[in-house]
Amino acid sequence: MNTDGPRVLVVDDEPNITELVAMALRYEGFNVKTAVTGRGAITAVSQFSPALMILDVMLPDIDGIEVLRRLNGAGNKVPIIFLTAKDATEDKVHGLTVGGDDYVTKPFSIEELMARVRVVLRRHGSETESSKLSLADLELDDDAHEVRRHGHAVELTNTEYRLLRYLLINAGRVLTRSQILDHVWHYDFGGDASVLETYVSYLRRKVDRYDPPLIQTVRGVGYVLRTPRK
Amino acid sequence: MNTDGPRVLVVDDEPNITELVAMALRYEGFNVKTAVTGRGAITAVSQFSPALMILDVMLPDIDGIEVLRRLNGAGNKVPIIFLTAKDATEDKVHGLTVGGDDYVTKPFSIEELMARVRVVLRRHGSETESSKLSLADLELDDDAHEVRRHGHAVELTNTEYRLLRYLLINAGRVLTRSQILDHVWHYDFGGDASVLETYVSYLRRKVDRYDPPLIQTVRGVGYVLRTPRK
DNA sequence: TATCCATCTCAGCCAATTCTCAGTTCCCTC
DNA sequence: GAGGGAACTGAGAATTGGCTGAGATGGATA
Repeated sequence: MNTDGPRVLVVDDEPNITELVAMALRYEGFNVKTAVTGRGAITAVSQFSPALMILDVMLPDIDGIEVLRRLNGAGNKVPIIFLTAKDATEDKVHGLTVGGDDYVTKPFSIEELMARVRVVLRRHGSETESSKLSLADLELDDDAHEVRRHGHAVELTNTEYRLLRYLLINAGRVLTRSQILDHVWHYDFGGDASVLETYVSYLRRKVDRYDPPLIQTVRGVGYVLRTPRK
Repeated sequence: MNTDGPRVLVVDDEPNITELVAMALRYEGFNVKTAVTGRGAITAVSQFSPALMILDVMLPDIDGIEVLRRLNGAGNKVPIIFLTAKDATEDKVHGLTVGGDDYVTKPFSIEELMARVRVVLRRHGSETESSKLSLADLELDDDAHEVRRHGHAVELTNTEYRLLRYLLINAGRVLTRSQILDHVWHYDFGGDASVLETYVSYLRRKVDRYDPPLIQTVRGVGYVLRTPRK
């Protein structure tokens, strides 16, 4: 297994979450370690020296904010993506994004988290990858959170953007419905899988009205983004 | 019997299923072990250390999800293909394709399962194997779910695709009707065996219109895919 | 509280796919 | 070359899968 990508430390007291996130990160080639407590996080940072930490604000012993404070106190500048519950803590975390850190509210979707991971790593210079993705005359810019088709800017909602992004990253590869649902929708989404169809329909209307239709249905399997074949 | 291929562990409480799957895997050169309980699966993983596990979600003692959780907890990263009933479980299995794991709903066809096995092993293991199969000027690309003949893309339905894929994997080997029906159709397919002829006819029309005809009938036995011999 | 907007649910419609069946053709044997 | 079994193919019935419009829900904002 590939473990020579950037090191990422994942800290949460729920093993379900750390596992989910760790698996997704490993799959993308990151070198991942996990911890379940604030204290564990601090030791892991000094031993593992990760390029990025994903840190739950709510932890059994020392909370995430305090972990950040202690690390800063010790001169440790590792960038952090905080995980927070939707309610509470809102204001506490708000002041945190100033330092280039970021936060994601639970429940999040994997695509959303991965997008933030890339943005933060890019900002901190450890990645030279550009923030732009494209296929034919479709362009997507992560930093600007902007999509263009045929030169025209297209307004997308959050979910539409995540869906398009996931399709674009995997351009040319057929994605199954469950792959898409698992990556683009919140990890505890338990609803009707037909939302996906609704959103594909939205996307087509917004970005696929120009000529070569790029979003293709593979009946009985899933969807692909690609230039039409002869 | 060839047992030096990758190790695969098959776990299901119905012996019919484990046997069916085990036989198909052995036939393709895998080294197979089976288990009937969640506990059995966990011990087997540590003793047999398989490259892949095929795991029923519904088990008498510990369910499949819990098995995954415990293995992960113990730092065991074996990739998994889950087997699930079509109804229910939708939400339980949800979120599993994130780490590169996958699932197949019962009743499945062997060909479908084998395709997933290859995909998962390719993703997790040596990147060496490509997702492409070919014979003469016939090409099949699993990632894109795309077939080309003589350079031209060919539109195939799902069943046509599975059939062609099965013939292509076994190119040069004569397959009997029942082998084909057992592999390409769902294992509880109870219909008329003449569907196969219909589908061979469809395939010939779509992919075998170019010159050297590759799909050959072996009268009284079955079909082969091969370049015609002089 | 009222309003807006993103998200999700659902049902009706349409089209593609799968399967059945019957008539025809092909091939082997005698 | 006749007969019979096997395979091929076309037509259409049954089923499934996917698309879309309309509207419910719920969170955010003013």
